[in-house]
Amino acid sequence: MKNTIKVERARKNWTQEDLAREIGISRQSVNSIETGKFVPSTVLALKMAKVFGVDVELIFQLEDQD
Amino acid sequence: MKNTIKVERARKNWTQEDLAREIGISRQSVNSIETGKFVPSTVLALKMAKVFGVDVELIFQLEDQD
DNA sequence: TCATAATGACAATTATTCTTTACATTAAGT
DNA sequence: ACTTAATGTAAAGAATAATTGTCATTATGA
Repeated sequence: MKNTIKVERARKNWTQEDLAREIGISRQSVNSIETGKFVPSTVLALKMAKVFGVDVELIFQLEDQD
Repeated sequence: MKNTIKVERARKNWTQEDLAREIGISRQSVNSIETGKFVPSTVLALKMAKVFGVDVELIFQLEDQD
């Protein structure tokens, strides 16, 4: 799975710490999700979509091997 | 988090086993997700949205305590 | 009414997420 | 050039996801 979290953060001029605080997880977790180290829960995906004002499908896309 | 998986399955006249096969997980996992026993990964949410032909936000909704 | 299908639930196990703490590296601003 | 902010990485631990196997209960179709 790939994602565009960094792009959405740039649109809002937010740091990883800003996003972490907005959705209630640690800065390290945001980093691990953003860099593809782990696949977040759907709750986290929905929260990100909500604070960015977009659909989950815009931020996260399935890849062939998922 | 709540979901409308049962409604979408009914639209397609699918059993839990049918959905499980479509997205590549066990029937027991579909049951646990559908009954709210656990929160699926975003990969699973995207796959469900895809096979149902709807957005993730239609199937899964955040609740106040999420 | 009955047989079968579908669903709900549970236990044990493994894999993964997410946290916390900490440190290194890179980027940014002056 | 230097200081600080932001990001990347890692280890250890707790909690949860997802699997497999199984059984009970309910729903469905004939």
